Amino acid sequence: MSRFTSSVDMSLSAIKTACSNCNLRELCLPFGLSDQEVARVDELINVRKRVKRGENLYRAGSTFESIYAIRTGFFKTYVLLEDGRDQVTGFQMAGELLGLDGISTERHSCNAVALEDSEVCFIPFVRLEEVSREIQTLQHHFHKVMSREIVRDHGVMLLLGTMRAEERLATFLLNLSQRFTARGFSPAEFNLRMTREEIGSYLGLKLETVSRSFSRFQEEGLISVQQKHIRILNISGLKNLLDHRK
Amino acid sequence: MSRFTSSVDMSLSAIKTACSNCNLRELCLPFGLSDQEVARVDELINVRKRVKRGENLYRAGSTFESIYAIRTGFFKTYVLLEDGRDQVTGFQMAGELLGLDGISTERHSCNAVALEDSEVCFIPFVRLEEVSREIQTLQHHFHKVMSREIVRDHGVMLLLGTMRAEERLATFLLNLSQRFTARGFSPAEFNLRMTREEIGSYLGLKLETVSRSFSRFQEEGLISVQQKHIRILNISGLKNLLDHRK
DNA sequence: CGCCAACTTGATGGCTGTCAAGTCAGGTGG
DNA sequence: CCACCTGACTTGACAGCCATCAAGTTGGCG
Repeated sequence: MSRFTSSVDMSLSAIKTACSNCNLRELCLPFGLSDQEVARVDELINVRKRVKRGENLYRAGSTFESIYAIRTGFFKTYVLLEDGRDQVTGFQMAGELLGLDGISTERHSCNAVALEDSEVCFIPFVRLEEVSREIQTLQHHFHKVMSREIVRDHGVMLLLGTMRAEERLATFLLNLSQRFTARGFSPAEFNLRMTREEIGSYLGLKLETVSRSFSRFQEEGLISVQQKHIRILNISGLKNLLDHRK
Repeated sequence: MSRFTSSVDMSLSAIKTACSNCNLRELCLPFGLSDQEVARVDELINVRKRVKRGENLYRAGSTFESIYAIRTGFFKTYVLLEDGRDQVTGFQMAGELLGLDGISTERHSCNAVALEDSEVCFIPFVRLEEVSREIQTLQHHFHKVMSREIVRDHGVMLLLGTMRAEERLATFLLNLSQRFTARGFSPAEFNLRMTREEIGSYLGLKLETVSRSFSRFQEEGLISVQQKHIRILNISGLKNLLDHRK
């Protein structure tokens, strides 16, 4: 009986998670494809997997075979220095791709960890290349996705290289807000999935500095913070932190 | 007569600059291709252009049509914030590709400026996609190049997020040394093409800090500095600056 | 020869890191 | 159900690294 229900669950989940029925289609890899083309992409995704909070999706050094599309959940990626220092290189949410770093050397160059229970689609890279040789739209969109990642990284470099603590945190909040909005969630109210330390690592700050900046934003009425729950009260106030300096 | 010599120069230069005769073949886009495949890549590169020191190859906001392979010379790319702050996102030398940032939005997201008189090959992107749909090796190598750029950016994020001034500068010098070596130049002696301010912008430091760090390295016998001329005297000493910290 | 950009070096200050103590929330086990 | 424990967070005091401001030097180029 338990075997039976489990198999029912599987097939249900298989139906639900086909790209053609996925509500992330407009954010994810199939963006801009015809129904027929989406079906081709569907074919190449044969594995979907749950990743529990705290589990690694992949580790630096492991061999690269697939990229991953996040169906649900939240991840962080980070790189390590031998001496223990680490740098969070990104936070990824539903509809975003993971693993692009592995293409270059056939091994992953960073670690990916789920920050909440998540679900990902495996996209075997060899097959993705096959199909994108046939479907020009897919090829081009994939190139755009990789390029977008490069542009995003440049933005982080700008943040790390030129901004002060509060500017970094404001940028971070505005970015999260915008990405939640694109997924149909509230732009003004959301739960952080990561700790202060992880935010700090991403922003090149210590967790105490992150905490202090949150407190100051709250004092100034820009946001309200209750642990991981954030409400943005004055979005233009946050934006102003970035504009008129120098 | 001047017209004649000029046309001779042109044809000579055209011969010399075909990918098949280019000594950067093993570093550049044609890496790993058969002679026949290299010929296909040659075909799609119809424009080669000189860029004078100080000239822009492209600017943020301009429409994206080509990526560029550097034949000779040296470039920097940088992004701007409205208030005037800027961040150098990279220094590029012969055999490296420029312009990948433009794919994502069909517009360039950063500026590329020649730091010395340079020469670049135009690779029209639409045609590159065409040919990589036919040549699997080219397709895969291009994906590797984009991925390598992402990995490189993560390294810079690590540097900007976690390292102190001297660690950043040491990392920078070791990286330059390694790239010059790959191009057949001395690992220990080279000329910087960029100013202290540009180095600082790349490393998230002020030019005075860069200058002071150079001076300290010199005092400690790690390098010798004479304006833009650098000689690395103790490479393992430089590497040690990175290792044993915490 | 003189100008100017690039660079070096010194003095000072401020932002953020470090260290420390205490609070809060959630989960576990008795 | 409650007490306890632990990880996450907040807040304060202090210090250090690097930015800032300033003055002077160097080298290349017209």
